[in-house]
This record gives sequence, structure tokens and C-alpha cells, in this order.
Amino acid sequence: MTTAQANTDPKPGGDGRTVRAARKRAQRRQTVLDAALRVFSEKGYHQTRVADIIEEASIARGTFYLYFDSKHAIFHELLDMLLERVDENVEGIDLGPDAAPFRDQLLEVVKRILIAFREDRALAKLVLREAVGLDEEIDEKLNAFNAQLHGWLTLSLTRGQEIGLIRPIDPELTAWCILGSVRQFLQLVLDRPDDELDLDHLSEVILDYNLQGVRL
Amino acid sequence: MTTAQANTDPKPGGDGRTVRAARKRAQRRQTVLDAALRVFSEKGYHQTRVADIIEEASIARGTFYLYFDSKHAIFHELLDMLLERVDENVEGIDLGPDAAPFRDQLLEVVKRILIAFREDRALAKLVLREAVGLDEEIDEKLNAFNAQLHGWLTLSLTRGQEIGLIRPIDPELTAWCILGSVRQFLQLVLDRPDDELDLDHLSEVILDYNLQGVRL
Amino acid sequence: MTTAQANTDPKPGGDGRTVRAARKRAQRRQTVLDAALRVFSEKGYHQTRVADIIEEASIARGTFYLYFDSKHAIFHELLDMLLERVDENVEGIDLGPDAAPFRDQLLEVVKRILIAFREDRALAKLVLREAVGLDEEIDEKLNAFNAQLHGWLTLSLTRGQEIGLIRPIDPELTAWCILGSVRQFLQLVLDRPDDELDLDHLSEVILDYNLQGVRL
Amino acid sequence: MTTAQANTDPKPGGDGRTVRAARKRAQRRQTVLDAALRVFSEKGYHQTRVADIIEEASIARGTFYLYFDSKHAIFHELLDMLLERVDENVEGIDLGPDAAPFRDQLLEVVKRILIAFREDRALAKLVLREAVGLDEEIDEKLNAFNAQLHGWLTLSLTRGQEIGLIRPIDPELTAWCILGSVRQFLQLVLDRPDDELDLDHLSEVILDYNLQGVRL
DNA sequence: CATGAATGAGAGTTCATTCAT
DNA sequence: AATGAATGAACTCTCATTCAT
Repeated sequence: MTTAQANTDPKPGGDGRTVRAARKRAQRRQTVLDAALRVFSEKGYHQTRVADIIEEASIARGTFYLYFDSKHAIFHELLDMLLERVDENVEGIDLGPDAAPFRDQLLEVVKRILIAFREDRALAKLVLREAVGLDEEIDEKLNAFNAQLHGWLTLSLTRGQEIGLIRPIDPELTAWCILGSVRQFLQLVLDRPDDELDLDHLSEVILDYNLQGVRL
Repeated sequence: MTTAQANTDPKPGGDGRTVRAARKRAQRRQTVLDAALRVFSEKGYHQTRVADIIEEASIARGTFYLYFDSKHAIFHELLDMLLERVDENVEGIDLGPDAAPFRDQLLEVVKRILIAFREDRALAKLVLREAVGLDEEIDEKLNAFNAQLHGWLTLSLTRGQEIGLIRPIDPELTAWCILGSVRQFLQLVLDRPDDELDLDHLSEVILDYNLQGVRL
Repeated sequence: MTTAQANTDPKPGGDGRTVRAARKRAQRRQTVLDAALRVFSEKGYHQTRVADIIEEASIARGTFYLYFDSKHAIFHELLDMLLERVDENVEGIDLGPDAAPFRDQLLEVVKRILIAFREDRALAKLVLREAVGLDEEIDEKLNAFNAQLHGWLTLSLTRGQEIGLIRPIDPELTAWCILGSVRQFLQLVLDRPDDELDLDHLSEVILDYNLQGVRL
Repeated sequence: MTTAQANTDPKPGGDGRTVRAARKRAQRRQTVLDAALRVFSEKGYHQTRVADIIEEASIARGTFYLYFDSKHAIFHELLDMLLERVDENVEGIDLGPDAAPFRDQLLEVVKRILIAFREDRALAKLVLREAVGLDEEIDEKLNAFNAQLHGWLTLSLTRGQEIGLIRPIDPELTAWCILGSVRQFLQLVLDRPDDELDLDHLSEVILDYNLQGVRL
């Protein structure tokens, strides 16, 4: 296999021409990525032909393979994009002992997850619907991603228990419950026509529900 | 195309021969369905070739199309099987005012959902992983199925509020939360090697968590 | 890769139908082989498209892959056919001490090589022109094949020296010379329009030349 | 298509600048030819991509087409180079009645053929392996080339007969035999790792064998 | 009813060549 | 003159489905 390097970085030693070329190249790459995201999220991975992507991106067949090794590869890249984005959002939360009040922290985690997905419905659809069951590598990525979110929630709950705000419930299982709620909400959102939803409010609802339970 | 009727019913005018033939026919059908379920749940829909199914079922290529219209059709039928089964389980719950105590009712709903899936991991995998994003018809079926479960949970919560056991929380959103928790747990279960899990206990945990919340 | 078994043997347990089917299958296989041989020898390996073969054989695209794993594979099989045929012809020669007179033996070796190629010009063209430089596996096959012929010639020459009919010349090098002559003649024959050539006579000429040298 | 002139000659009206440019141009051409020869002889014509050549020559894609019309064209040019070189070597032999002794003349022809090939194994590999069966034009060139060598050998043999040194053998057929021997030896040499072979000695062997025959 | 050989549309990918910069 | 991104025709191979036996 000739490795069509998915290289975005401009080569070093850049005179003006090289830099400009590299920028144009990166732009083109992004154009294709965007186009691919659109068709993938609309038709699904298997229903999408490379022909669909290149048509959407208005490029020639060969050009596609200039920027990506395969249909498989561009999908992986799109997937990585979202997962990374969510990671970045969640990473920033300070869970130290002197940080913000516990409830606010937990709220922050949930909210950021929702925000990361709302920013791009198409990418979210990719993660929640199209990437499921595609291949083992993807499954592992998704599992790792879920595990990451689960980890943050678990940590938050544990901290909450340490400072006496959370009752002696299994933090792990509970974290999965919360995550499940969030994912279910995301699916709902995806199926709704508009993003008229106030995710801030939704986060509140989820958290309130999770913290209070439903019992009177 | 509907030439190959997926007909299980014995033809009318049943002398013994016809009846026996019909029974054999039904058995054969079931054999193929079982085989298809095995390979679908193991390899996923797209990775499964008709060749895999007929090999697993030990039938000839043509025979497959004698019983099912297409690869697509047999998958739909399998999907219907599970959804129906869950429906049956959930349908039976008495939510009338004089029925069992509220908490037990809700517990019953959750437990039956879990049980329905546990009975056949393969079918569950189909619903939760392979059926996602296959085509619009399937998506609608899954949505309808989820809506059904959601409906029962909502109803239970509403009843609970009527008899003063549930605080004034939005029953619909809360029902989605519970359903999300359940689905997340199912996914966990699927990824674990054994069904050593005690679903009775799990149901308790989920419900307890949902009812109590996590707050001390 | 799904191994499309290049199976010619009828499956065991043959009732009449199975046997007949197997025979038909073998016939079809042969039809495709013949067609492939024609186009390969006419247009060369690389200029031949699978489309050419299936057109020549009057079969569908898929049918080709029912009988052969790839374009590569069918070429290998054709190549093996000729090499085996030559092997068979040459193998039968008795080089024992009490065998036929030496000159007749050597003549026999040369003649049989020529005959094996004459029997099918197309196959010969394959070996001498198209198979060269295709891939390493093929190159090894051809080298082994040449080595085989060379071995027989060397053995004959050695025997000739033992019984005092051959002067003390290096048998190995000389065998290569003879083989080179033969191959050159074969190439000539291939380039000529007709097989009007009397290979018996040609063998005589080659051998006479090789034995006598050109010096007066 | 002949747009990209494979022009080596400096343009007329040569001031210093033009001459210098032309020289540089010729050098560049040669660089590419050398690179192409290396990869062609190593990987074979079909396994060689234009990408391989330009990488080996360290030039840009477009530059290649500035100097050569096509991959096809550069191969033809390389082929011509060797054939011309052999021609030059062989042309110089004086076959006149007052020339060197006959045996020496014949030896000279053979030796020069070998030398021409030894000078560049890569070129030899091209002629003997890669050029075979590529296209009709090439085949004709190779045939013409062989015919040329054959002609010289035939002429030498005829002269030899005229001066009573060669027995009344068919000069044409015999010339093919000799040529075949030589080609076989060349092939052997190519397959050996080193050019440790003493071609002078080899020429002697071939000729001695051809002149003497093998008979005691 | 059962079979499995035959079908052919359609997929992803390659690579020699062009052309705007 | 030199570049290298862009092109798109052409390739091999797959696999759901059909149909003669």
C-alpha cells in the first residue's frame, strides 16, 4: 500500500510559496472532510459511496485518495475529530479538592458532553449511530471514549462522597447510569428536527434528576 | 419484490401430508432464522454474507430465497421477533389503581426489559448494535420500540405521581433517563464475556438509583 | 480472501447427478482455461483484462471467479500445465547404462522438448514470452523448469563422456548451450506464421550441430 | 502525442546562456534516464510506476513529462540505447577477405555482444527480461536487433565456409544456435549475484564449443 | 421442494498524464 | 523550466439474487 500521507503540516523550510501551498492543501483536506461528514451522517457509512463524497466535495476520484488512504480512513479521522473534541472539553475540568462546588462540577461535566455533541450534530450522529458495529478498531475507540467519560463521572461522584455530598452508592454503576441518561438524551436530540433545545437546561434536568432521584 | 412468500402458515385444505409438510417447512424456516441470528450477532449485518447464513444453516443457496425474500428481509424478521418478545413481556403489567405497590410495578417493568434481552444475547446485540443506522425502516421500528418502553415507564411514573409517591418531576424526561440507564447497562452486559450477571439485582440497583437519586 | 477452490475433482458420494454436475463443472473450467490461454498468448498477460477472458469464454464476470481466484491464479495454472506436460515428456527417458545409444537418447531429450512446445503454440508463447518478469513466483517456476531441462541434458552429456562418446567438455556449460539453442529455435518457430516446421528435422539439426560443431 | 519534445539538442542561435541551459538540460535528461533504468531493471516495466522513477531521479512529477512523452517513451529510449551500443560494438568488425583470421573474427563478434551487455547489467536485464512481450513495437525492435546479431554471425560463418574453415553446415540455422547459446549465457549471468564472471573466458568457451561440437 | 452454478451491477482503488502556478 | 496537486478512465474483484435442473 502506498501510504497517502494524511499530512496537514506544511513541510519545513517554508518560503512563501510552500506555506501558501500547504495552507491551500489543508483547506482542501478540510473541504473533503466536511463533505464526507455530511454524506456519512446523512446516509450512513455503508450507504455512502466514495462517489458520493467526491461529488459532495466537487473533487475528482483520484483527488480523494490524494488526501485519504481510503473510505475507511476518512471515517476514522472524522470519528477521531469528535472524540478529541469531547476529550478537550472534559479534560479542562478541575476536580481538585479546592475546586468549584461539587454539584457545579458534575453539572459542568454533563454540560460539556452535551455541548461537544451539539456543536456538530453530524459528528454526533456519526458517533452514536454510524460508528456502531463497523469494525473492531472503531468499537475499541468508542469503548475507550465511553470509558473516558465514565471515568470523569466516577471521579466526580467519588469526590462527592468524600466531601459527604453523595450517599454511599456504587460510584461506577451510578456513573454508567448518568452516562446512559446523557446518551439517551443525545439520541433524542438527534432525532428532533431542530436544535431549539436548551442544552443548559437539559443538563440541569439530567443532573437534578440524577441527584434527587424521583422519590418525593 | 414479493415473489418468495415468507409463508409459515400451512396451506388450507389440510390433509395429513400438507400438515406434515407445513410443519417441516416451519422447522426449516426456524433453523435458518436461528442460523442467521447467530452469524448476524457475531459478525454484524454488513460483515455477514448470505453465504455465511446458508453455511451455518446447512442449506443451499437457493433454499434461502425459498424462505426469505432477501438478506434484508430475514434481518427485519429477526428484529421483529425480539421487539415482539419484549412487548409481550411488558404488556402484561397491570398498572391499574388497585394493582401492586407502585415501586414493585416500576421494578417489574425494568426487570422485564432486562429479562427479555438476557434471554437471547444475540438478539439483544442485534437491537443494540447491528440494527443501528441500517435503514430508515429499521430506525423507525427501533424508535417505535423505544417509544413503547418509554410509554410504559412514563405511565408508571405518572401513576406514581397520582398516588403521591413521585415528586413533581417531568415524567417523560425522567422515563428517558431510566430507559437510558437500562440501555447503558445492557450494553455493558453485552460486552462482558458471561451472563453471570444477576439481572434481578441489577434491576434493583437501577431502580433504587433512579428513585433515590445519589444525594445523601 | 474467500478461497474459490479451483477444484476439479467431483465430490465423493456421487450419485449420478453429482457426477454429471462435476463433469460439467470440469468442462466449464476447461472452457475458461482455453479461452484464457487464447487471449493471454495473443495479447500478453498485462494487456489481457479479465473482461477479455470472460468475453472469449462467453461467461459472466462472476463465473470467472467461481472457477479461479484471480487473473493471476489462472495464469499460474496455465503455466503449470505446460511445465508439467514438458516434465512428463522428458521424465520418461531412460538414461540407464543399458539404454538406447547415446546419440539417440540426447536426440530424444531435445525432440521431446520441442514436441511439448509444439503441441500448443499458445502455451509455449506463454512460457517463453509472457511469463518472463511477471512476478517472483513465476520466475522461480521458470528457473526451476529450465534447471530441470538443463539437468537432463547435463546427465545425458555426462553419460556420453562416460562411454567415451563426448570429449572432455564441461557438461554443465554445454548443456546450457544446447538449451539455449533449443530455446532460440522455439522463439523462431513462434514468430513464424505456421507450424509447417518439421520438428523432427529441427531436432536433428540442433543435435547434429551441437555434436559436430561447425568446424570442418 | 508529441508535445513534449524529447529534445537534447541545444536550440540554434546559441549565445552562452542557451548553450549552458542546453547542457544542463541534457544532464537532467540523463539523470532521469539513469534513474529509470535502475528502477526498470530492478522492478520490471509494469511494476515500475512513474512515481518510482521521479523519486529515484529526485525530480517533480511534471518535470518527467518535460523530458519524456510517457513512461512508454522513456522505456523505448532506454531500449534503443542498449541496442545501439551493441550495434556500435559489432559494427566495427572487419569481415573483409584480408581481415583477421576467421576464428578471431567470430570470437570478436561473440565477445563484443557479451561485453556490450556486461557493461550494464541493468540494460541487459531490460532487453532480456522486461522488454519481452511489452508491445508490438518493442517486439519488432528486439526482433530487428536479434536479426542484426544473427546477420553478423551468419556473415562470419559464410566467410568461414568460403575460406574453407567451416564445414557445409546451414550458416543461418547455425548462427541462431550460437546466438541462442550466447543469450542463454547472458541469462545465467544475470541471475548470478556478481559479475565475477570472466566474459573473455566465456566467449572462448562458447566459441570453442560451437566450433568443435561436443563429439570426441 | 431443493439445489448450486450462473449472473452482472457496482464497489473501492490505482496511476499515467495534465496544467495552473 | 520546474513543480506537484488534480484528474478520471480503467482496473480487479465481490456478493445478493436468479433460475435451470
